[in-house]
Amino acid sequence: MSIKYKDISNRLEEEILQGIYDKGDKLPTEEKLAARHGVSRNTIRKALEILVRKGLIISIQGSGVFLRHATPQGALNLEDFNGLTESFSGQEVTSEVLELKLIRADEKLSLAMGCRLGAPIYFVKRMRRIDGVPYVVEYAYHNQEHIPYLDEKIAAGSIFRYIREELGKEIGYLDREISAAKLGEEDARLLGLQAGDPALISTNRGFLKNGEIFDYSVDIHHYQTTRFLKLSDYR
Amino acid sequence: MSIKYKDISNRLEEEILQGIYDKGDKLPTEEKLAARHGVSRNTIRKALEILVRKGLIISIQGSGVFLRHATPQGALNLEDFNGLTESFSGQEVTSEVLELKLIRADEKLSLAMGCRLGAPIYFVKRMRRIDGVPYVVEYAYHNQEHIPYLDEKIAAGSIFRYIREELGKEIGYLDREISAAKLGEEDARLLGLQAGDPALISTNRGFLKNGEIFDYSVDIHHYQTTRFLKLSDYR
DNA sequence: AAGTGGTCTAGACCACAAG
DNA sequence: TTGTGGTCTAGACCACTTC
Repeated sequence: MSIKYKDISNRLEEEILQGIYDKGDKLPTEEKLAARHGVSRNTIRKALEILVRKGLIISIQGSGVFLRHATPQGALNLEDFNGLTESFSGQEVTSEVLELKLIRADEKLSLAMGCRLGAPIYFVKRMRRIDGVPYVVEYAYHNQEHIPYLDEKIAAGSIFRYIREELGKEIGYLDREISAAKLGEEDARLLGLQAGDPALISTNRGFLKNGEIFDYSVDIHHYQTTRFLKLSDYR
Repeated sequence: MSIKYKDISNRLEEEILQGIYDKGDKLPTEEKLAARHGVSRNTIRKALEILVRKGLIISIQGSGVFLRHATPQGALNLEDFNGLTESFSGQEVTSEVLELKLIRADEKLSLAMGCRLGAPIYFVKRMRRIDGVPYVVEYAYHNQEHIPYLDEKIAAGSIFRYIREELGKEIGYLDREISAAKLGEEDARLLGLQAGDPALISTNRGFLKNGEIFDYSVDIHHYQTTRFLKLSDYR
């Protein structure tokens, strides 16, 4: 389990973030990268494609591959989903578990999660801060059939990392629906805002590689501190 | 100018939307699709990849390619930006041009658009409705060096289509930053809401294939009618 | 004319699912 | 064991930019 284009993409990303290519703002040609990493040009192109989607580089036909270093600070890249903990490495991400219990899926939940009525589901409510500043209130539902065990200690960290590294499950797809609404009393209090203030909301569904839904969550973001980023090539 | 994987992707998309594959929810194997369209398997995979990104299908290794038909109604797919006119085909999209003038780029604008200070820029303010319901107030800036001419008639239609089809320019990348804020008086009035109500905001930058910015815009969306969708495979 | 990214092929082998 | 998608290769030719 070591995929060349992913490895190379990660290596190039590190090099870019370290500023190795900053002079001239231009990466080596695809051919040179292929030779340097000992792979075919197609494999290099798959690696570069990921970085294009992440917004680190931009390819111009006939001209070359250029750095973008335009990524706004502090915005959450929708393409880059490892959870907050990884997205804000360098800053202190804390998660306060406000509630954690095992419930049964009612009709609405079983529909949202594609599970049977009455299936056991972990419900986790968390308050997450970045460098101490309120960032998001999360309401998450995890299917116990896929995540057999969860406690406060795990929930206080990165649940995504737990799933990948501890449970060894592979995440396949992640869907997000982004909307705005007025804050309710409770969420407003948690975020240090007023009821009726705007909220930036992300409603998420996580799929394992085999297509099963392991996670359904609603994230109520602080509207003054969260921005989402979507950088895309045109198709 | 006819790219096989794009053509095939469009054809498959039409077939999916027509419901041709609904029985069994499964597409033919990649090999069969390759044979049917007379192309290599890699080309079919590129075509399918686009549909995965658009959220129409989901690939499961070892199992097959399945329909999703889970796309929420009325949400704007962030992967699928041909502008409102194309995204809401079937419904009536109207654009009322509230203002259109040629201005000079000030410092802030020249920075946002990557153009020189004093460059001529079209400013367009539009109110867009879907089936008569207020949907978004758009503030758009177009670099005249790339879009030499613009009038009310053009602005009342799809500016993106105008650029592609009339000017023959190729769009390369599109960046969007999504946030929430409180509505100001003017925008609230236009959207039929109250000042201080939430707004769902998309701030956009459009790049031509050669990397130049042709468009910078801020879209103030009605928070009760707009949702954005981001369906992604995990990398 | 030369350099560089974009499209496409034909085929090999691997990883996972289903019978 | 067989079917199916995932990764990878080596090479060809095209489209666009740069010189």
